[in-house]
Amino acid sequence: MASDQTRTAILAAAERLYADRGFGDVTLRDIVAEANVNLAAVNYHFGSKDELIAELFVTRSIQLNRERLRLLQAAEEDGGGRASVDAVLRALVGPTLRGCLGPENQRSTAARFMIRVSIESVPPIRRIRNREIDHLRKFIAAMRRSLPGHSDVELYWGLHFALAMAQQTVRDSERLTKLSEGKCDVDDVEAIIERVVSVAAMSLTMGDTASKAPARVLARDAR
Amino acid sequence: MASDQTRTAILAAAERLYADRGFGDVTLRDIVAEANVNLAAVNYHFGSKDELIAELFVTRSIQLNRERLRLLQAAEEDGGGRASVDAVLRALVGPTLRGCLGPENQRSTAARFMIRVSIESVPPIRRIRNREIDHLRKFIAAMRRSLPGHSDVELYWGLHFALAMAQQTVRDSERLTKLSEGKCDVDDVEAIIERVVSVAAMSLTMGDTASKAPARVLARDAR
DNA sequence: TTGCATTTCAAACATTTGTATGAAACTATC
DNA sequence: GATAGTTTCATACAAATGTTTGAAATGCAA
Repeated sequence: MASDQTRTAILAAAERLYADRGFGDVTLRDIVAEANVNLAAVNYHFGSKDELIAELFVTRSIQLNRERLRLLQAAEEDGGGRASVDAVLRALVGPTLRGCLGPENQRSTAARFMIRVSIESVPPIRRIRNREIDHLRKFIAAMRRSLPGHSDVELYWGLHFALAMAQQTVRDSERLTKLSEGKCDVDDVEAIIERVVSVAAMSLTMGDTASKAPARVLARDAR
Repeated sequence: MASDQTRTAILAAAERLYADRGFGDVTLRDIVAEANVNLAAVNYHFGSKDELIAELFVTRSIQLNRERLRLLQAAEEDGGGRASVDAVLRALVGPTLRGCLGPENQRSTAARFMIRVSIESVPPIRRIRNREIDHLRKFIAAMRRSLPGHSDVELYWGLHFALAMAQQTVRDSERLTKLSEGKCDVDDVEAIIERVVSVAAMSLTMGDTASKAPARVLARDAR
């Protein structure tokens, strides 16, 4: 067993650079310079550049998923095996938002890296992404326990929209700030979480009246 | 004035290739091969590869924005200068969803190109994107007319969430299909539009009770 | 210390990339 | 039909990039 110094130095440097400058702009030579190691070290320790990126992303994804599940489990235990939809959704979107928003200078490298991931999707990451479906199913199951009467379709849409709002807020927080001239405070993370959760939950609990709307009413301006 | 044949052939070929294979995978040589023109033609007619991509995106963006504004105007005229929030939101998200979803084999190249844009953000496009804020302001203004009593902050969030749900649905329709095992029909575009619109509108009209929630209630599982 | 395995290093490699060049082909005007 | 302007073409260029190589250095056990 050898010293992992080089390995970890590369990982740290790569994450830092990707977080700051994006995937497109960072070359292996940038990474090894930042890490103060030899150019060949990346291929020696990781096999290829793509595998380095993949390892970085997998590590962070696992952390994120673990945190989500921890919150979910805690919420279900609190409720005696059944959590409120709000709590389930909060466990789903909370970690993402908490990790990726908030005062810019306080964001961890890991968080900034994950923001990059959500902005610039790159092949090795896209391949991994497709595996998170099993993870999401656990939240669908929890939602099913929360809202026994609901049809699965509604639950899927609710979860999808919750993730959509969270993701887009992370990804486009800058645009929202500009558009609202600062009136929307993207640094107040907990408020954003509640906002996303409440909208998503509302769409679910009102689901039977509203979101199943017949869709034909105003179809005329769709000509 | 010369024949634009080469120019348009390049544009068409590039859009087709980008739509099918993404930006990362398509080289100038691929494009000129597909267009049956010489390698130097791209630089001669467009200046650079980035300018070609930019022109492609600008063209499609203008079309999208024009369509959105047309629907908005029609809705406001119908309502005598004031449209319902639903109608405003429908004008905002309808064109995107209508263009980018629906039966896959019926999607235009333009639509598939715009999907790519939303998945793989690439520098020349990101630069242009920042200009669409003025366009969005027109929708905020219309929403202000629809809901005179509302605070601007709520309107911004409502618009942001509407776009978020639409965008993410386009971008991740495949994941939603997989997750729901086909139970969520991403081909029924009009139904999706109504779904997005109703959720966003609900978050706005109920805004004063729900989306301004104090956010502290369950903050304990956010430790 | 000797010997063996792991790790580091400088250098080179092999491609791929977008772009530039300068001559040839073409087009339209007088 | 000569000429000037435009467009096309084959080819070359230059730079960047991920990867490989083989030798040197290092660590470590016997």
